Amino acid sequence: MNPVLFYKCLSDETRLRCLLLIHQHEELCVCELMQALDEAQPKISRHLAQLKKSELLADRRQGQWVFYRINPSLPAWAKNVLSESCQANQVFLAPNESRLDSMGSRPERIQSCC
Amino acid sequence: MNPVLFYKCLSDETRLRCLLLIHQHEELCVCELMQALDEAQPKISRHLAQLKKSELLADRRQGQWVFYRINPSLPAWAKNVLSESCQANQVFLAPNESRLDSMGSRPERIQSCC
DNA sequence: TTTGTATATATGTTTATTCGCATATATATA
DNA sequence: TATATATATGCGAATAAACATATATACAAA
Repeated sequence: MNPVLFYKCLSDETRLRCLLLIHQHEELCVCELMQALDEAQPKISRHLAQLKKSELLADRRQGQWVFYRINPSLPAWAKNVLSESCQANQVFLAPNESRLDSMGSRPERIQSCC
Repeated sequence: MNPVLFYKCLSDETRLRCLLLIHQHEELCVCELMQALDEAQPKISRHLAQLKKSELLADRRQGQWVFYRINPSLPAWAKNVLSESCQANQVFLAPNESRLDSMGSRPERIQSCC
């Protein structure tokens, strides 16, 4: 993982919020992130595509939804940076958590395998 | 320290290399960074100015030289991110370290006070 | 098979970033 | 005062990033 590429991914507000929220919730789908960030669908989707292309995120489809999670094979140092950033910036994420909480019916997770 | 602003600073190759080298060497001046990165003076200088304005770096003048160091009052989480990035990316920094080593006479540090 | 919802992508435009060059300033030394 | 070295900055050109909008696809439910 090239560190410049990695930090470019974190340098946009939409992408950083998505990444940190996904890190905290294990996995989230596009519609949950739309609600949490109060942003339009194409905007969220485009940034998620970029994060996936840069190998920071992995995804799985479950019916109509696509769930994104932190790429499990991300190097340890990069995972540590995400953890550190989450822990230290709860206030920054608070409005997003609050909007996500207030979301009525969230898509149910089903174990993908095993 | 706003995390988006912080990561914007790390998202440019010149700035990231400067930051990590400064982190490893306690302090470096512009001419040392020019040598280490093999880049023109105005380019280095402008990026350092941006890092100072964003409060990631502090500086002190000693005679003709200006030495830059990591801002001591940077939040712990941000310092941890820098440490983590340094440790995990020695290969990325190796060419810069090597050019810095091969620099003939480097400006002498004098304790600034006390 | 039609309709609605979720998601992805393509395109044109705007905005932000970076760069190179020229120049300005600050300090040291002759 | 004159000159050399180190550093900073203003400005226009080139590049890259982000956005809004339109369109496409995939699946679910009726």
